Amino acid sequence: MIKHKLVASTADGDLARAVKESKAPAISRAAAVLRLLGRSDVPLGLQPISRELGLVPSTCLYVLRALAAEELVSFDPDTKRYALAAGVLTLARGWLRRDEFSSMAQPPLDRLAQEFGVTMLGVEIFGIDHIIAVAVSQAGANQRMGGFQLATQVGSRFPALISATGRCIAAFGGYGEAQLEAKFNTLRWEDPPSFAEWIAQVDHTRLAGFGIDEGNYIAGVTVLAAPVWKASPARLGGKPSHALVAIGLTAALQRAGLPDLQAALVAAARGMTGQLGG
Amino acid sequence: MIKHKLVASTADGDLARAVKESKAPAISRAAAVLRLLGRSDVPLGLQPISRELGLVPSTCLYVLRALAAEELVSFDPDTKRYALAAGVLTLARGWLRRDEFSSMAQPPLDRLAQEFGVTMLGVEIFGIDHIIAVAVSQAGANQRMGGFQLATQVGSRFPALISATGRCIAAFGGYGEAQLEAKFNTLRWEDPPSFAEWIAQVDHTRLAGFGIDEGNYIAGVTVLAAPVWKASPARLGGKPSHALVAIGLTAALQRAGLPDLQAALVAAARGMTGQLGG
DNA sequence: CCTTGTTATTGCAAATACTGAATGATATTC
DNA sequence: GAATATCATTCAGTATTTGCAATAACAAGG
Repeated sequence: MIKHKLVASTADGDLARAVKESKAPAISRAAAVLRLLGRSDVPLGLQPISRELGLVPSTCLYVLRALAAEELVSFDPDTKRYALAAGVLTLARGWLRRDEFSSMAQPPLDRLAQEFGVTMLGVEIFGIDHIIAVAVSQAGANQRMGGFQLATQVGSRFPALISATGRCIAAFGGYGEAQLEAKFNTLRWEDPPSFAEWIAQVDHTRLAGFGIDEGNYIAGVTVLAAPVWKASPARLGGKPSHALVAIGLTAALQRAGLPDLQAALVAAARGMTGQLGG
Repeated sequence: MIKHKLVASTADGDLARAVKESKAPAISRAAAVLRLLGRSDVPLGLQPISRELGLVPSTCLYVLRALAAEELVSFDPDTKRYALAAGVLTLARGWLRRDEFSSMAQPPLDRLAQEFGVTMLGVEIFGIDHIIAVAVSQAGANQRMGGFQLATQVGSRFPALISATGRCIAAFGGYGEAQLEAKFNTLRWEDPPSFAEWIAQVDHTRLAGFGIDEGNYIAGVTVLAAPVWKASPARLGGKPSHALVAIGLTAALQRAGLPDLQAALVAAARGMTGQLGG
């Protein structure tokens, strides 16, 4: 049996550095353990975890025991395996309860998803690094399953510059071209554009007010994204904080009226901009 | 303005003890901070957090900085306030992706919710202490909102012995009556039963195979719960690991056919028992 | 503008959590 | 079934983090 190596990654780079620089390294280790368990498809034993993260087994054991005591990690005494526990759900609920964007975005997402038969996402932007889906509305035949589909997709992370949202972030983030190119070169597309092509699309996005990805990220799939600004009264001209995203099969979208969806998406994003309290 | 004091509580009791007993106290502190921020309705400054949790401000600052570096909490440099960040969503997604129970329970929950016009929950049982809602299906007019309602309710925590699920846990958990009474006395009901009444209902639950709460927990609301066992091949006779719960207005349930719902709920729970790999 | 209260942040000494090796426990192989 | 390999756990010394106090930023009020 081939074991794929799980790619270890801290939120912003290397675990070893995070541990060194922090005054509370145990917390960086704990977060790394949680993320590793979140990525894993099966419960893991102590040794695989410590090996993967480069931690001393005994330290790792104490981390796991502390996390288990907090019910963020479950421990099966028979198999001695660790996995995420339902406690992480409680934390997520606390976040969702208070996030203005996700609750404000849900009605327009639902409306657009139904009207145009597309999958709608609300995403939060974390600088030039990555975005996280914080609200989802599934369309189409599996409306019935909407609830669960939602639950499984909220929380998904994507690189910031990928797909249509990436064009928006590049267009309105105020980043230098060198910085953009460095990040751009790390992306994985199904049908990658050249950097020059991409920059041209970014320029177009700046004018049009929305980004579009026609089959680059996933072949046969068109993605639209419109930026949303949180109205910090101080600096409205800053970077967008969120975006609304529409995803659908290219063919189906042309039938459903792509221009109408573009207009509706931009209008919805405009409507949200400024409604979010800083 | 009156400030309500947020009740600090560790997963299993006292933060001070958890910190003392653990070999990784920073992790207990971090978890306490995350839970506090999850309960709070507004972002909090350093001092309120450290005061509430009984932590030294400097230590608390290091904890918050480490959590912020891991993107589990967000920090607003202008107001110097901390709040939960979207990173906790990513952890929750990792958990949901792999939880057999929540994915297996969703179809029957959706079916029963629609058929009987009730709200259905799938809960995970954590001993005699508490339960966590891990899957939800909302019924009725706001079907459209099902997705989001779901997201906001998944993760909710309740005391283990409350309502209908409580009767199941008491009936099938194998706990002593003294232990039950101690926990029972800590519960808050809208219309509390006496302990003797409750014990009688628990006995009935043991025979009937499902628990029922008719207006005790919330006046005018009937709650049904049926236990689900995870089939650890070793010991099937153990405590139930999960439960399926139906919630509806008492009047509406009588119209919809309470006996039918009872039978359907028990059948669904039976169907799940043993399907969960240990 | 200075005072006064609050809050966030740093420095230093001491307690203690982390490391690495040794021990137990468990699964696997011959 | 004994031997072996792998894993989980414990233990003791040391480098580190924690806790306290002092300092620095900040807001409110006189």
